[in-house]
Amino acid sequence: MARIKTKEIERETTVEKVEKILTGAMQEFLAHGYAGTSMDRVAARAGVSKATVYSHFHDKEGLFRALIEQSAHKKFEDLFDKSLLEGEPKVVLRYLITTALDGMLSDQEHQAFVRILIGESGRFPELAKAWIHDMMTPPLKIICEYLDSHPELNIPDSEATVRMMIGSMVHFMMTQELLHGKEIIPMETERLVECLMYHILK
Amino acid sequence: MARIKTKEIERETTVEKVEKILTGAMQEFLAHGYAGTSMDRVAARAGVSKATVYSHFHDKEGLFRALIEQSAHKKFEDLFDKSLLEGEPKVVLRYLITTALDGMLSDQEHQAFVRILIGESGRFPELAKAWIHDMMTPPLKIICEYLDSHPELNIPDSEATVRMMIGSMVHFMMTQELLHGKEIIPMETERLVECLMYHILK
DNA sequence: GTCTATATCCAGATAGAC
DNA sequence: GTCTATCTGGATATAGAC
Repeated sequence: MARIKTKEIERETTVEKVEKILTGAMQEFLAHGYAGTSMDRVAARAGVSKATVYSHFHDKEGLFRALIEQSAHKKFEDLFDKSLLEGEPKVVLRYLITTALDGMLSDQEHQAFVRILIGESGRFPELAKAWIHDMMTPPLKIICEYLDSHPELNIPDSEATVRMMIGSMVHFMMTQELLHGKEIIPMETERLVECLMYHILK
Repeated sequence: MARIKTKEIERETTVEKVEKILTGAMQEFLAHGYAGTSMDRVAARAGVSKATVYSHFHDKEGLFRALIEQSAHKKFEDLFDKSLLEGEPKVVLRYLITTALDGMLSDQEHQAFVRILIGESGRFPELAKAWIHDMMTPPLKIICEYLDSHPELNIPDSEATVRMMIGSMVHFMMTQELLHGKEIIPMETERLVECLMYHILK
C-alpha cells in the first residue's frame, strides 16, 4: 500500500512538472517565437533543470510541435456557442459577429498564437495545416448551414460569403491589434459589424 | 584623371557589395525569420566578410530594419494602378479585385514578407506600423473616394466596406497560401470575386 | 526522474593588418 | 573599405551521479 501511494505521489509531482514546462514553454514561445526561445529559459521558468525538459520532450522542435498542436485542438471549442445559431438572421448574425470579434480583439494570447503560427508557417507547414483544419473548417460549415437554411437571404454562395465574413473580421483584428494599427487607422468595431450586416442581409 | 577613375571604380564595387548584402540578407530573413538568420550566412551569401557587413550596417537589428522599411515603402507602388479607377463600378471593381487577388496569390516574395512582418510584429512594432501606414492607407483612401463618387451604389460606410473587401482578400491569400490551406479548404479565386461583387454592388 | 556539470558548436560583434 | 582571426557569450543537447 505504502509503495503504491509513494508511486502515485511521485507520478503526481512529475505530472505537475510536465504541466509547468508546457505552460511556461508556451509563454516563452508566444513571447519570443520559435528561434528566439531558449531551452534554458524554458527550464528556468518551469523551475526544473534543462535535462528534465529534454527527458519529457525529445528536443526543442518536439516541444514546440506538442504545444502548438495541443493549442490548435483546444481553442476551437470556445470560439462560439453553436446553440446560439437559432432564430432570425438579423439577431443571430449580429450576435455571432459581435461575439467573435470582441473575443478575438480582447484575447491577447490568441493574438500571440496567431502571430507565431503565421510566423512559423514556413518552417512548420503541417502545424499551420492542422490549425486551418481545426479552427476554420468547423465554424465555416456551421455558419454555412445556417445561411443555407434561410433561403430568404438570397445568398448565392454561402461558403464564399462566410469566408468573406470571417476574413474581414480576422483581418480587422490583425491590422488593429497584431500589427498595432489602432492609432494609425483607427476604427470602431461597431462600424465593421454594421457593414457586414448591411452587405450580407442586403 | 586616373585617380578619379580608380576612385569611381572602387565606389562602384562598394555599392555593388552593399547591394549584394541587401538582396542576400532579404532572402535569408524571408526564409528563416529574424532570429533564425545568422550574419555568417548573410555575409557568405553576399560573398563578403562579416566585418564588411557590420561596417555598412551597424548591427543585425539595423540591417533588418533597413530592409523591412525599404521594402514597405517600395511595394505599395506596384499593387494597383489608380488610373484604372475610372468607369462604371461593375467593370472597375471586378478588375480591381481580380488584379489585387491574383497579384497577392502569385507573388511568393510578398507572401514571405507578410509572414515575417506579422511574425516579428511583436519585437518590431514600429515596422509593422510603418507598413500599415504605407500599404493600407493609400489604397484605402483611393478606393473609398471612388465608392463615394458613386452614390448610386448606396454604400453607407465606404471605409468599412473597403476594409471588408481588402480584409477578405488578404485573409484568403493567408489561408490558401501562407498557411498552406489550399488542399484543406480549397476554393477557386473566382468565387470570392463574385461573392464580393454581389454583396458590394447589392 | 531529476539534478549538476559539461561537451560542442555557433551566434553576434570587433581588433588590427593591409 | 575589406579582409582574417578572434573574443565572448549563449545555444542545443547529453553524461553520469543520486
